[in-house]
Amino acid sequence: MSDLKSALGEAVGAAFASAGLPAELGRVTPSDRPDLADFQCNGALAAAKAAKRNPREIAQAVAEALKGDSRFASFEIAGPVFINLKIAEGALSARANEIAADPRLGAGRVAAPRRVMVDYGGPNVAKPMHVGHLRASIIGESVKRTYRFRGDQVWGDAHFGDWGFQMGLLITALADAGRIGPFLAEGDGPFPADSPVTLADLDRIYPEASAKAKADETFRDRARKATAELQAGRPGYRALWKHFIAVSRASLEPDFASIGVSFDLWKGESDVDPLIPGMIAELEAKHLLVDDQGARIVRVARNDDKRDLPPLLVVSSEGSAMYGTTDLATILDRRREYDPDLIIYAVDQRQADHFEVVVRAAYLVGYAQEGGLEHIGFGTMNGPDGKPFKTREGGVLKLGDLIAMTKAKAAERLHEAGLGAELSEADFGETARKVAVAALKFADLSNHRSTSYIFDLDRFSSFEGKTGPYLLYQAVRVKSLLRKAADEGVEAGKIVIVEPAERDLALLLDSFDSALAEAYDKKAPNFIADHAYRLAQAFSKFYAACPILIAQPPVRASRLALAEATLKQLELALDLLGIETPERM
RNA sequence: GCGCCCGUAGCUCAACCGGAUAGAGCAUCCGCCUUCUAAGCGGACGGUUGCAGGUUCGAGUCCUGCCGGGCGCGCCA
Repeated sequence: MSDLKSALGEAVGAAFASAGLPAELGRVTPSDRPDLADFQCNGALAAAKAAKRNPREIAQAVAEALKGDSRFASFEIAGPVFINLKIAEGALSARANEIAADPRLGAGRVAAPRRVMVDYGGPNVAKPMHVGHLRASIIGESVKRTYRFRGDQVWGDAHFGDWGFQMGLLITALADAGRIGPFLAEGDGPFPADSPVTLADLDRIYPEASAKAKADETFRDRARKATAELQAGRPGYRALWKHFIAVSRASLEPDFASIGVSFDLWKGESDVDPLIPGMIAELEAKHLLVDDQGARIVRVARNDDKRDLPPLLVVSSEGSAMYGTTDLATILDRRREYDPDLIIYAVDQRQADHFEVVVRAAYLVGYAQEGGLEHIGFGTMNGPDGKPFKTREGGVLKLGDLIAMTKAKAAERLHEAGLGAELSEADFGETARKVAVAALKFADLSNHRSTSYIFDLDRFSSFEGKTGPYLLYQAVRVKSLLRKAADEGVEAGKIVIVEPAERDLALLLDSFDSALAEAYDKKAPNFIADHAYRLAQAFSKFYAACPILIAQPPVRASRLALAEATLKQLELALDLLGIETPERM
């Protein structure tokens, strides 16, 4: 089973081959001129150039070879020699029925499944999730779902930041504040079982300590020393550190859950700490590790580099692991435990250089195959001023607050529209949450990940236009229709495409696989978002143009089947974006 | 200074190995609810794709230079 684009592409490719030309030139794409055709092939010009033949003659020969294929209603040569193809109604109807009966709604699978690790989210101990984590979480989640759905074996890993300098900062700041006396004792303890700090303490202390370290060298050096001591295993520090982790994670998981993000693995940087000595030994054995300014580094610059790439800092002058160290060790760990063919890092574009360094080091030491590590960067979510989003007070907006804000706005909008009045308070709250998540995620994922965008809550949560709530509305409208059909005992039947609106809808249903393939290849969920929107829009036109329940029985059954298939595909597309659809709104 | 990304309609954004008339949404204006959720649908208005060259039958897309914006450039992650 394949989509029309591929099926027709094969036919046209065969026609090219029969004319003595490469079959790849027969590639078919949706028409740029829907008024003239359904699909088009632009290969004749390229063929003419390569074979030094007249493009029109080639197109004629191809058209001739296609004659007799009943899937085409027509083929015409137009413009600067495009081959315009119109699909036969019978072939389109057949494809629509195929999609309606397919549990995968017309979506194919990858030819050769791979083992893929998606590293995303990037929460940190002691740092509450803020708007910067939003994109990492929702883009990574969507990529993970898309890869898994296309047939790969996929793991999502939160890659919990529990091992860096922020630990030393916290320990030092808390020690100075006299908060952690018992944990400062030398020796094996025992140490208090209760956390000496709350999350609110960490929220407040971390930014203060971080700022202080920038201004005060002595403080910074003490914090570095504390980091190294923690990593060396000082029992009191380890005990304290475990409290930090527990307190942090307790606040992170509900945030992730509320936006439909979950991880298969919640491995911390600390988990790979035991691998570091062996890794360093291997780097030494391969003569990759060199001493430099008191630190130990791996040089990854190449002669043909256009820029000065810094080395990978493996051991700091204080003897502690840096984030590059744990990133490299994590690759080693993953190779041993999961042996992925591909690791995808969904991390801010600003860290592109860092990942380039880590990736090169991993290739040098042989922890991954060339091409087996890929950083997919993304832009920032900006405020109205075009700069990374800040609160009115100039601080960083916490993710939990952002979600609460969006949910409140969604609830307000539902009330304005007089919707959800019949729902219980709990159902209404849950619907508002789904609408809020849809607003937030769709606004983000409908942009290409590489571009930054401006956060505009009013626009995102509008129920009109290209928004998450609009998509949910369309889905809910079909659900309502299907309930009514069920009440009236009307059943779906064989799809027969007749009306233009039905045609457009069927062609769009067919294009689902292309959208998924493109999102997959480019690691860019916006292609799925775009498909979902276009599908919702095509349905809405169909809904307005083609009455369903009051139509004559055969037409009614066909249209109902079309509506059902649309709903399923729309919900699937939304699910791949990480968006849940409510039953009513 | 070096490097990376971006510049498309008044605003927010798309655009499938380079292809026909560059598409949506918002905003503005005009229509459509005695049919299934009008949170909808139809239509109108809106463009020298930052500027200048180049390659090509053909450039928003590729190359060069310039202008404007964002970001990064070893001991924080």
